[in-house]
Amino acid sequence: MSDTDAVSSAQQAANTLREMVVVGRIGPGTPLREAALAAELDVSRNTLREGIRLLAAEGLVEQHLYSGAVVATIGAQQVRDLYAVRRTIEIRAVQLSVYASDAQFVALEKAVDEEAAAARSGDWQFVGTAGMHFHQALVGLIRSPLLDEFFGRIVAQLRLAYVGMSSEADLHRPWLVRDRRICELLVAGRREEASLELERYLDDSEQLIIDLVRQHHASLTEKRQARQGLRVI
Amino acid sequence: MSDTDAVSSAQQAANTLREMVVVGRIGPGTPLREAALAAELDVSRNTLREGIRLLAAEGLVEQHLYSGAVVATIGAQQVRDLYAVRRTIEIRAVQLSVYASDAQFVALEKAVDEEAAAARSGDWQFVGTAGMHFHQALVGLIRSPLLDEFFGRIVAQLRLAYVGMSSEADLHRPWLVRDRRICELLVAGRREEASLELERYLDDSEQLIIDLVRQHHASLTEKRQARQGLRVI
DNA sequence: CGACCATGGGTTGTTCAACGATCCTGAGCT
DNA sequence: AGCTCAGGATCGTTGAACAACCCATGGTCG
Repeated sequence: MSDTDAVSSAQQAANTLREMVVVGRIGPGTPLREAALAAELDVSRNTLREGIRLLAAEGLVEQHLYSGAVVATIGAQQVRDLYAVRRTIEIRAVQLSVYASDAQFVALEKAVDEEAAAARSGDWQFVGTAGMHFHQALVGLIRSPLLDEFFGRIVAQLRLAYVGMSSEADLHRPWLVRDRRICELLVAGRREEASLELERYLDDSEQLIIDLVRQHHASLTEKRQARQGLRVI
Repeated sequence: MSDTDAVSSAQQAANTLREMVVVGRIGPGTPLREAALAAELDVSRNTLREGIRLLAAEGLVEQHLYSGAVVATIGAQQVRDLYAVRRTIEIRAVQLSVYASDAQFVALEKAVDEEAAAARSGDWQFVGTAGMHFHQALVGLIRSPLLDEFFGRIVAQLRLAYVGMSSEADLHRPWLVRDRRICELLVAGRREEASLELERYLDDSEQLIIDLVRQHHASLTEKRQARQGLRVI
């Protein structure tokens, strides 16, 4: 009965690789050296390559012919794209909350509670993931496995935009109270207000992350120029 | 300058395989035998497997451990899922048509014109693809590469639901006039009416395809029972 | 007669070693 | 300084091999 469908080694390799990427153990831009990774994950290079192809299809890594795969780097343009998707899907979810079941509302509230608990215990990184759980549960209102999976990919890519950046506390603190407000409006059936609140949330969140990306990009080129400067001297 | 980024053999293999699948040269349920396909596509088995993994990520084939990949079969439930996605994305596209450029409206009209031309020349299969081009152009109004690509996958999967089915003429004829109507409402800026028209289109189209799938499924089990009957005798 | 269980062929999953293709770095040259 | 050009490093792809596993065939037993 509990035939936990066994997964191929390639799948497992892809899963552990994905985990390493989204938690920032290998940051954006880092090249994925096949020989080294195959040794570390204890699979053959061919099997590893199948896994990498999967991550590429998910948008977590970019493949360039003859120069291999690197962890995807997210720029301002792509953040905008990611939020275009979020708006499309999440706003629809709010509209469809008319038909939501009690269990689904409970899932929403549970996610917000976890978010709050994580905030109290100061684990700001987990606040971020719990927040995403809330929005994932929100998308679940549509009852579309395809959209659930797609949204999962979007969230993973979005994470690339701010993994390993400074002060995750400041990054995640503002959204807890707003997620809670959206949740309350939803269970109260005040969909119009929830929709407006959600749109404001998405606008602000997008802007924050774009600023973050820009600032990070600037600091990078600054460092690069500094290195060049040292060379010239 | 025109560095048409060369693609790997695995990519090429995936592309030709995808083409074979979506035009119905290998119908749903057909197993993909690695040795045979590798020989036919003139690549090694390892390379072919990388390609198959890509198609699996796109949802065109299903992989089962130790029994290989088969072309995905689309049931009624999955058709509903596909249309849940279409509603989410296409309705949003209509709303965002406020900000559409002239070039985008032209693209819409061009797709409808091609659809009509194909209908006049009796090429009903191409009417189907042109119709999908229209909806693809509609999604393009959102200006999100991510959604464009995702929608492309949705369309490809939807095709699996009716490739090789009887009477493509009856299947595609009704939608031409309705696509045209939606297009006209859009360029006229009458978005509310366009949205309603689109929702009706999606409802009817979904129902038709579900009926088709059900009927096809029934005929299959019928044949299977007939075969069983012969055995018993 | 039907249900159950071996057994073997066929297919997939994975590994390994190899080789050509390509990128990149750095040394040497002008 | 700028350019050319090896050389190494890495990727892309191949072919063969073997283990793991599914499935149909046929035999055995109740």
